[in-house]
Amino acid sequence: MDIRFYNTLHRSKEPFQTRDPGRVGMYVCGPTVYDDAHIGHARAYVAFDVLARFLRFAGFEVTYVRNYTDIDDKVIHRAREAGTTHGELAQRYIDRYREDMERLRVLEPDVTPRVTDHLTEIVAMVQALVERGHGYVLDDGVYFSIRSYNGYGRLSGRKLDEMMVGARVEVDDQKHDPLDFALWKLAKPDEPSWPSPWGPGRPGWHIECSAMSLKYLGPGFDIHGGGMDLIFPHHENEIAQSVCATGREFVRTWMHNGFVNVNKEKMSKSLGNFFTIRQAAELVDAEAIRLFLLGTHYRGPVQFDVELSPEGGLVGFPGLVEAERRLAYGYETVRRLARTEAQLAAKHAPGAAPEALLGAAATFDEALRSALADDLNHAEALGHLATLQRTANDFLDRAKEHPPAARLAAVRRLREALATAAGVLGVFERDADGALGGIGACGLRRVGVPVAELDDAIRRRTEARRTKDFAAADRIRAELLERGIELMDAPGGTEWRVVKG
RNA sequence: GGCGCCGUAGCCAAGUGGUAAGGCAGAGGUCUGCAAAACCUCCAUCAGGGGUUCGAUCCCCCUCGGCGCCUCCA
Repeated sequence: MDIRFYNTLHRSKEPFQTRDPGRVGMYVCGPTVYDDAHIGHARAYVAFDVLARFLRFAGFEVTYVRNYTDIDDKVIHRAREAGTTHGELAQRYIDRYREDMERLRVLEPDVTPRVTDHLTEIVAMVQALVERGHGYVLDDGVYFSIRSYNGYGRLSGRKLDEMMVGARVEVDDQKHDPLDFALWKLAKPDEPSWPSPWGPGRPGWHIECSAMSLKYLGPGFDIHGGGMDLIFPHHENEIAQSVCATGREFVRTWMHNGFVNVNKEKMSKSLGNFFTIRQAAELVDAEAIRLFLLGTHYRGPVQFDVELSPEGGLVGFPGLVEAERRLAYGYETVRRLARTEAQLAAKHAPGAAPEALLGAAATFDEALRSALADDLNHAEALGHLATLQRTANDFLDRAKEHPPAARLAAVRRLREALATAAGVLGVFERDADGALGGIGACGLRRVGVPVAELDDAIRRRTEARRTKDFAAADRIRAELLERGIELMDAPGGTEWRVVKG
């Protein structure tokens, strides 16, 4: 398969070539665990989850490493505020983060290293840098000298002398260069610390990702990813340290996801305009968040619109509700196919599926593959998926036109194509009944209608219809619609769905 | 001051040097007690101007309008 990815380092799409044939090592910068993950985190980890899934689908043996930064200034401060230790605080947020990822159907990476478990590697790396003349010791820590690495600035595309250094950063005149950064921070009183040749302290930001990625993947590994905001200085610094410490190439392909925007502005902690995954998952089925995020190519900005009340309170997320509707559509399609297959399989053996349908399925398989192979275009892939779903429903609507044996084969082929897409994209993978139940429950919670009340209304309306009292039946339906619930009379009984955001 | 991104239908959003996927909303149908669901049909010339080209939405330049990074951030 001809796979191309956009490499931030070269600012262009290029053919993907691995260091070792058939194998991919990828490292993604994970969260600093001092707070709940927000939609921006969700975006990054969903995108790289699809990347890992796709690479496996393409036949590679993938080693996916995603770290937890469990010690840094923010962790220390937050733990202090909360009256706990950094270790307990970090563990709490790692647990919560794991729950969030599970709800987003982000698969657990192969290795999830924590900084505090890798002090040995980190200290050794700092030591190597000092020995090679790239690090120097000041009274509060060890620093990396960016002027000692002539490739500095290559990733972020900037020249050292053109940056407005000092405009926003307080210049520490002890440092040899304002852009020099800490490799090791000596501990102040009451700060957690680990022993080192320079005294007790903790790792600076950046060094942990270099040390851990190199430990698990080795120099010159294939893909390093993260949000675009990490390009500078984090990834730039990682490259500098790693190349200087090992004397070898660090990473082949750098991939960065775009931001999540709220009202056109970047969602960020400092602006305070962020929403956590948990907040969103209270209002919609969490898989809808994933589907929503996958609707935009991973490098572009995602418009995450928020509906606010006149007083400024959170009302809802229209985009997520729309995505949830598509989610329900997808699962309903899967369920129709499954039920039809079960009915047919009980009485018939599969025959030859109609040519047109086989063609549509084959076209889809190829379109899915080539969309993802072209810089992981999951947004395009979802477009193809929508087309296949429509094809499936159309086929089911007109199924009687074909003999049962052909129908059975066709339904199986459709299910196979949909399952492949589900596995690669990580959507529509759940049991359809369970997923639809969950989506319905979310909707009822949103509109504030108890299930018992809904069931009762449906019962009363069914009775009214039985006695042909259509006026009464229509009244009940209108009342429910007013409250955001739409009824649908299906052959097997009355079904419902929530139509209000 | 430097570097960079974006502007595609009411909204969200792919994409390509040869006349623009998909979704939501909307209109008209099939179906239905009526509806809904599902399906069918319809619905854009790609911010503006100039240039290159046989031909540009896609390449170049300019203008306007958004935004990002250069500080912690996915």
